Amino acid sequence: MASQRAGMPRVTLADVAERAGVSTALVSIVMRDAPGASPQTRERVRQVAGELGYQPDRRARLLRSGRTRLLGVVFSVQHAFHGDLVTGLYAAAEKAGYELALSAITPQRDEQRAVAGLMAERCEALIVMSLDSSAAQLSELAARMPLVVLTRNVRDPDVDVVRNDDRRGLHLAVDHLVELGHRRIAHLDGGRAPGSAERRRGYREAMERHGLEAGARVVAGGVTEADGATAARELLADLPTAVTVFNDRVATGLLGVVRGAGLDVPGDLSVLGFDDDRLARLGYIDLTTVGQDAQALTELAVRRAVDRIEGRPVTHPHLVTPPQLVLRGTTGPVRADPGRMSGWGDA
Amino acid sequence: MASQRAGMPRVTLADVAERAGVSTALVSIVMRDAPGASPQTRERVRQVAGELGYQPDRRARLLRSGRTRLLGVVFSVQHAFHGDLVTGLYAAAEKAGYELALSAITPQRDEQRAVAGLMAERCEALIVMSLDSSAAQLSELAARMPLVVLTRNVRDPDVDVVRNDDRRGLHLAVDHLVELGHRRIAHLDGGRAPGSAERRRGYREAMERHGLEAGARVVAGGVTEADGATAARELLADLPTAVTVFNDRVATGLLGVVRGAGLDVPGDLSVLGFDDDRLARLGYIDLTTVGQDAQALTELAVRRAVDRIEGRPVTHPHLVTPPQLVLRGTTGPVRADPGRMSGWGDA
DNA sequence: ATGAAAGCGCTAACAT
DNA sequence: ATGTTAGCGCTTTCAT
Repeated sequence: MASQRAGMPRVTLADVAERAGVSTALVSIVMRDAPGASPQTRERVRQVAGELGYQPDRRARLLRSGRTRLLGVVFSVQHAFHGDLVTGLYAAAEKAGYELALSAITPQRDEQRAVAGLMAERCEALIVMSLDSSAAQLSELAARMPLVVLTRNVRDPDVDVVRNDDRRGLHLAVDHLVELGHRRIAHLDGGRAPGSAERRRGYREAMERHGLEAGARVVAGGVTEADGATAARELLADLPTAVTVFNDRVATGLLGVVRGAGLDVPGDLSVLGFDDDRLARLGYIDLTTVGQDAQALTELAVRRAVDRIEGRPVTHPHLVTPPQLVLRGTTGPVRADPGRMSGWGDA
Repeated sequence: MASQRAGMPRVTLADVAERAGVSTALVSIVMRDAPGASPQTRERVRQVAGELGYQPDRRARLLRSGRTRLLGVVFSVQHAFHGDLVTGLYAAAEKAGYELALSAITPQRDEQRAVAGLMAERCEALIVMSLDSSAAQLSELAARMPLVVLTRNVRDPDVDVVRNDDRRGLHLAVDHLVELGHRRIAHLDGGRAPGSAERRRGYREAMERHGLEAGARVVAGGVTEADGATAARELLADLPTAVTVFNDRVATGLLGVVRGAGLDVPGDLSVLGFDDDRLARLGYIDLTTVGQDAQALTELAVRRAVDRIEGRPVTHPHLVTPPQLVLRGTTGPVRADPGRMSGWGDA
């Protein structure tokens, strides 16, 4: 029950060395699996270290070797997708031989503070799932150390950006709906939210490519379920056969109202979201959506950070991953239109 | 563009000292706000430190002073509530003058690995939102360093436990439903999940207290939305007027199926969840639920960890916080029952 | 109030 | 293969 107390003696390299009857240098070699120790010595040192419950002190180790091999990660505890990204980062960092230092953004702890904590830890690079820092702040930070911004666009060439190709995501979405026979496809917009402009643009391009530009219709939406519910009412007034939506939360709000109004999804309206968040996967929501490839994003982010740390030349500051269409139950073939069509979008 | 590279010179205390024309000891004093420097010196040192962008190296600092003042935190990226807890821990730790070291559990990174990382960081105590470690493993860990287990019950007196009073949570839930006139109240169980036994017990006790034990009905559920959906079908076969549910995720799955079957909530069935996670707060879910007091939990956890670190005597190894009933839209008065009642739960 | 010097636990360079 | 030594950036005596 004698728990470790503040200032209590810890087992050190020297303790192990003494007990094993060798020098500390040798123990160090063994602990690091570095060459330069006989098999017998290795064996004995390991044995003693085990008995003593020795744990190398990362701080001392890194203080001495000058490097930390530490990647600082700033994420938000609120964002479910950040959890997926953190998961991927751990895996990617391990493969690259780096450790992660996590620093969370909370309602009371902003990005600045989170970053400051990681600086004091002597991270060699920062991977930031940025939310509230201005582009200027990010640029300033990038001048001090390698910075990779995940899932957000920043136009500074000194800032590395790894993000999903949202534009292409909407191409996929529209293509899918057109293939199902839809022509009257609306887009529920995300306003000024990050990514919104890209998605809107993708929607417009795809509609144009299919010769449906005349029927392109962008409806003001937002980022939350409530925004989706509000927009639903506008949509119901002049119903398209399908709608692409800024994100899954908005799509979910839309779904609630549409279904509540007695309409069948996808029979009367196909709905296609964006993000593939946990919500979309729920059985009773079962939303067709455009997903981001968390694994690709995180692997690229780590690779880029490591390239910068190790001084390798880098060609493009922006890395863009392909989106994936996740087919679920809210999109289906357009119903043989019994009535006449409203005034838009038919060729 | 001259980013920090591996092994590149960092600004050190010595740099600041030289530039300010004082000794490193003095700079150290100033940086730590320790007594023993004149106001002028303080001013100048701060100024120079600012110009040079000096950031103290936490590793070196703590290596020398022997203490890390670091609280290790193990949490899961999947659990939304863990995010709330991390938020609270940051605030509580800051007040106590400690820092947090975060280590996440992910699908590929178990509790063991998360803990090992924190040991190497020389955390002085661990606060663990435990999921998969056995009681034995936790006990072993507690023998090595102060350990606080958050939101889970462990019966080892050497392990400090801080948790919500789940039993009482279900008392509140049942009392509320009974007040609304419900008598046929079922409980959708969480199986072997942590907390499940407590909640089941609380349900049974409250039913008994209200003289409804004959009608107490525990339905096998689980921990996910899918489990809730499955159980919903069983529930529909013999519908109670209300149901308390192991957690909000299960309740959400249940809601989807129940509403999908054309039933009205709370008109035909009142549903009461547990956790008050972000899901429950969504407008279209709007789940009445039992919430845990994240702030109280985290403050107690930090205080307990610090007490152990600083060797203060502690009386109770278990700290239990009161739950809160969060009233939303899925519970309502029992409908005047037009038909006859099924075979259970009427006095 | 200020400075000199020792040393935290470890690794790296250089001996042997 | 093994040991010796120096020193990472900082805090902490102990002088002055």
